[in-house]
Amino acid sequence: MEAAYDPQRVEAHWYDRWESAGVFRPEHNPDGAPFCIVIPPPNVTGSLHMGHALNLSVQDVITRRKRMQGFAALWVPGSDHAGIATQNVVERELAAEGKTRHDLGREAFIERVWDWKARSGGRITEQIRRMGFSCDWTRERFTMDEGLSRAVRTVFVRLYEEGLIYRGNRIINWCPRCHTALSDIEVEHEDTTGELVYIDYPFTDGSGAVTVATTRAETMLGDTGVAVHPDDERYRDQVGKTVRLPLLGRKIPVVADEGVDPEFGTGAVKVTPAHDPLDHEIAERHGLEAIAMLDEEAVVTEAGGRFAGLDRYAAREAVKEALAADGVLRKIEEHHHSVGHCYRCHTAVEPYLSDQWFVKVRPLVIPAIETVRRGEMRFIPERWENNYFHWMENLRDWTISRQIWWGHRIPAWTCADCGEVTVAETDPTTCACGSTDLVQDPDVLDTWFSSALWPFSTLGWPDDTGDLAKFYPNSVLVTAYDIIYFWVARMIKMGLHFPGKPPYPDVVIHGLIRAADGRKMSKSLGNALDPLEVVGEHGADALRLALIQAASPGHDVPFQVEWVDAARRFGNKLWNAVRFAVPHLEGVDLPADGGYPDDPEPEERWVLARLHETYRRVDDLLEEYRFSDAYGLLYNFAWSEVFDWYLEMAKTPLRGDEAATAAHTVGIVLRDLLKLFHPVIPYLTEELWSHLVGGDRLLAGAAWPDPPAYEAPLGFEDFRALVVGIRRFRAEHGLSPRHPLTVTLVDPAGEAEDWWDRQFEALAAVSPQTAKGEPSGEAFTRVAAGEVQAFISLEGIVDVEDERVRLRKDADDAAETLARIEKKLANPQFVERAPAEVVSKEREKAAELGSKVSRLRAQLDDLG
RNA sequence: GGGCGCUUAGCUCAGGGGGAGAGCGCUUCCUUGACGCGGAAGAGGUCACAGGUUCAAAUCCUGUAGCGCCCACCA
Repeated sequence: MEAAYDPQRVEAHWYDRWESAGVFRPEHNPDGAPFCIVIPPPNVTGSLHMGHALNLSVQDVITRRKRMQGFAALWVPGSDHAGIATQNVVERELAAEGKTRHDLGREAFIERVWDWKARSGGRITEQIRRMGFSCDWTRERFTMDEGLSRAVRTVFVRLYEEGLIYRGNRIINWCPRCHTALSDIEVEHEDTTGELVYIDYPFTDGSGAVTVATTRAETMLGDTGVAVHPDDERYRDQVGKTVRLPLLGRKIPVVADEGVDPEFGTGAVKVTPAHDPLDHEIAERHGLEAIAMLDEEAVVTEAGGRFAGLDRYAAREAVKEALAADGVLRKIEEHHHSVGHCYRCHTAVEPYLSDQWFVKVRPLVIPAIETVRRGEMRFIPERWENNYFHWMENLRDWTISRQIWWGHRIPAWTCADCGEVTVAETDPTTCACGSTDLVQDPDVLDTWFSSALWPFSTLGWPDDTGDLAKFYPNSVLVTAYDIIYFWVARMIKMGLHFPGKPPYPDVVIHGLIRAADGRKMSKSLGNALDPLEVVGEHGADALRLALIQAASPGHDVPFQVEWVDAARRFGNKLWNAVRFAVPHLEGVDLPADGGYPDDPEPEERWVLARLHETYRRVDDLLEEYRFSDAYGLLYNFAWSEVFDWYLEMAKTPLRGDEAATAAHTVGIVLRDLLKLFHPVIPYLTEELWSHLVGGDRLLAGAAWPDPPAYEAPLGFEDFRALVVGIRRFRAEHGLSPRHPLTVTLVDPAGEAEDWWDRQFEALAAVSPQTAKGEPSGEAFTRVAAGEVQAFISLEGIVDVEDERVRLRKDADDAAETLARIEKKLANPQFVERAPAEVVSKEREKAAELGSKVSRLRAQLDDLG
């Protein structure tokens, strides 16, 4: 075994071994109960970021543990075609060649994207492997592969036939840069300081003007009305009149509509039906015409007269100038509001009137809400359920068509002869009218439409596959909170509607990884950490352990690289612990499971008892998805109990006659630690397992431990307190840790156990004499634990005055605490009302402190 | 405008009615045959503030302040 822990070397070879042994396949445990997680499919365009690293680490901890517990555990990997994002990437590549997608044409462009995917799309899966995540790659899926595309079509057609998908002409969110419609949640609102522009619209009868207020002066070119609230006294007489639209001269009516907020601006609003959702509604109620004055690039159309050809921002300035020149620009105020931006390219979105496909969500939402309310599904932490409910209850229809080329083509054909629309799973050749002149809808579906089907489409749906029967519903979903709406909510709706069951009972929500400065990690801010760089430096295990320990449920975490360093040092410690044990285990047959000693030595009983207790708590915490707590606990047990105490205590017997027995127990304890740590740090534990247990058996395929309970030896804590007391005595008097001391153990009740002797030598470098009564005749100090006291001779060692000062401080501190507890015990309310357990615990404490105080006082007296 | 979360040791954060915790940092000592990427012993906190409930509040409730996030047709 190499002297030093080198993560890069350790992590170089195990993944292939695991994969070729088939341990990541559920068939590894053919008789186990099914367990299934589907990966949140990363974008093919993407590379692994810290968020993925956390998300996947959590899933791997879950999956590897379940696998070790004997489940037929399946973790389905895959990636998402990421419509707009991927198309943008390839278009950018084309732009560098001086071309647009239109130069290539649709087919060639799509081919180009597939090329790009073949070339660069595999990067993220390579990174997933590098980090050791135990996915079943034989079941890898892609949202645009044949099977998933078929699932998409089946769902589309069925929803269409049920009337839950429809086509309509509506105001939608339009990205003028991506040239596509977006759903409501694909719009990110950003607070902006803009202007509120007041414009006079003169009445055609010459009786003055009505003043409207707008943040978007340029849209007045598309105005076809002015609206006021019906109860607004100020405008009562003006409803029904006609105004002349400035600059264009169009005559437009003043209408009364409930949708107008009389408090805002002047209480009169200009109505631009083609470019504002509220205005569009008002226009429909009053029969006002919709005039499109911006095109799909947000450039003013012919309808804008002399402003045609200007983009929206240039038009805004030009229109304001022209209005001012005409004397109808009343005033301009600063105005704070939020403006929607495209979540892909951050261009300000435009409300845009167009023909789109929609999913009618109401009928899908109701069962999705009820399922969670009934507790058939739960969010962890639970508080995310409220956000989910609130969002679902206020959901509007989902715009699913996108005017891009990369994605699932909408399976709808329009007959060129009769205009009839045919929606079908297989491409139709003839229309119901007999015509063969069918044109397929040019649009593709929202990327999130296919990801909504992921929990069952990846398992073979709509076919009745064995995997579908076995692994749907999935067991748990793990995701960050930022895609609950995009993804989780829609999976629940689709899962309930199609396979007819909730996709998984548990939804584990974790936070986002933030930069050390607390801000969002982003390439443009330059504060993003590349997980693969971190892995290159400290190893995948270290990063995984750091992420798992840092991630508290549902909260963001500002990530510090130092954590990874600390995690790597833990790896080094574990490495060295095993390296220490291995030579002792030569000739000892350490089983892969079981082998717990029947009649252990007291030191062993202590560690075995602690191993059992720790295992129980860690396992319970893992079952509750409290990974950070679980591994924090295990980490501390391993380091501060096993390594710092038990291995030190084991050294004495390992040199003695019973070396083989002692080594066996050391081996068992370390072996179970490797098992328990394996889900987080699989590489290191696998490597150490090969040295410790040996053989062909892989830890990744081994069984989860179940260490039995042991009764810890009495007085272990007392013993430990005495050792610390002696060490502390030396440290506080500036003596070296092995400075010889004369110690007498006074043990009136005979509580000291035989094994204390050997451990006093090993751990405290003293060989105490045992006595029934207190020694006398020289100056001494004492450290106490329970009834046993260790008297340390001060002869020739310590300035007695120093010791007196120290003792006095200790005595005063103890007396103070005692006084507080006694006061509490003197309160009859406390004694009556507090649980008996608490009261007796306080009494015990008081008794302990009482004897401590009198002991310390006695010592002071002894010193004179 | 509505909702949610956070405020605990120098830093980053756990915890969650009855003895204040971790990692990093800090102080002192120690090259003991697993490990100096280590060991031993320490220092350091009126748990944001104000009320309330309770025998008991860092923990539960109400309010205040600051910070952060999400949602909203804020013309």
